[in-house]
Amino acid sequence: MPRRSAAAVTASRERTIASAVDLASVEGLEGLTIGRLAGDLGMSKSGLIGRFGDKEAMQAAVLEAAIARFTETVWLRAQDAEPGLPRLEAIIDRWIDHLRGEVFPGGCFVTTASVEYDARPGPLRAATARAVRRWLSALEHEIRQAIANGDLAADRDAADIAFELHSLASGGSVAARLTDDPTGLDRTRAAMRRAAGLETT
Amino acid sequence: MPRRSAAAVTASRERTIASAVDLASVEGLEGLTIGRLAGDLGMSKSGLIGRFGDKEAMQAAVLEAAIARFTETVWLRAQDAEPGLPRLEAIIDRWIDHLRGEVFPGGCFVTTASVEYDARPGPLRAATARAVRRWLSALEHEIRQAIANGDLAADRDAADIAFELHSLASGGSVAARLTDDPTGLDRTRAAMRRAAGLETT
DNA sequence: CCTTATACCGAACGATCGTTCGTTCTGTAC
DNA sequence: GTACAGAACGAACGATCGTTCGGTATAAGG
Repeated sequence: MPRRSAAAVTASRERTIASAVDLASVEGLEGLTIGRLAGDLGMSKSGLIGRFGDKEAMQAAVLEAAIARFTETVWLRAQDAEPGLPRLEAIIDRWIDHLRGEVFPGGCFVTTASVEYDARPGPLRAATARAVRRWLSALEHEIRQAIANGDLAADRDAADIAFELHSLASGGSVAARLTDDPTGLDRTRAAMRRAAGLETT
Repeated sequence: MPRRSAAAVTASRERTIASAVDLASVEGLEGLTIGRLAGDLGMSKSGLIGRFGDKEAMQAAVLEAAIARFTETVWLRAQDAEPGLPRLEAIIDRWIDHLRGEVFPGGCFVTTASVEYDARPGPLRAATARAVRRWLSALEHEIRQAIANGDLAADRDAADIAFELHSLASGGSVAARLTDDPTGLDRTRAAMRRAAGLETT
């Protein structure tokens, strides 16, 4: 048995992953380094890697945790709005808050991973693509609901709108952060509302 | 004097940079490695780095060359369209062609650099930000011209539209490439035309 | 012919990379 | 009390990182 209880071990592992997520959000998932992370956590390289077995397994765990963090702060908190346009509106607001806030110190994690792996094959690319596709599907589902409710024009393709929202959010947050433009996310929010057929408020 | 003529040296240096741009477009500017690039070029590490002096100087030269490649294939080729909305339309088409084509084997270079440096200070971040700001200004200038010509509604902010076009292009190309979505860039083009006030054709 | 400047090479530098060992420590089970 | 499981450690591995240095070949200027 472990020298700590199972619950404590899990908590320690999750704290490890949380630190890794923060570090990788700045340095990138590929720039994540066992030595650097071990130093930040005050433990040895071998002790750290022993928790995952592999560097790639660690990266996968970090990616999964980052996706969960996103889902929790954006999707989950919008679920009490009623399905369709209201929920879509809530998603956009939570999304912007998430990009603005300090959920990830280095900007949207999935966007970083998308750029890192969009031209490089491997399991991490597959996992990232899976997450993006799943998110696009979730958006599309809500848009379809809004169209069915008559809250959105029926002549537009739901997948188009979903793709556009995702492009605006990921592209806008990167540009705003890079150019130190404090109004960038306001612009992004307005553009997303316009793309979703919401009056610009 | 060099053992080759100055012109030949320049050509060789430019061929070196061109290779480096292609490699960095896949691996990232930060993932660019002297050893790897030297191997690809069939020369020694010391011979390669001697051309630039520094790795960071090499990265800066590669970034500059990539920006020039973008400017040449997108901005320059749209200059024969008349200023204002026609030129903006031409820019969008060249832009999409550029993202679709094989100008960069690993996707839009500036987008990759933007994500790599958006949370990491240094001269490379500054250079990337400068390029993005300059591009946003160029777009904004054309949009202003279109508004002055009466081709675009005067109630919208030119900087907003420029920012939106940039977000759509960079976000859309990454998502399309990552998810292997062949229609992604068509969607991006349609969204950009809609954002620019052009009828969707 | 001789000097000089330059491009490139090969070798080596210390640092860090990811990974693999053997060991130690600490709880739990028998 | 003894055996065992699991977590973490320190040390070392080969590989690669960026960089530095001395030497060599080449081409132009005198």
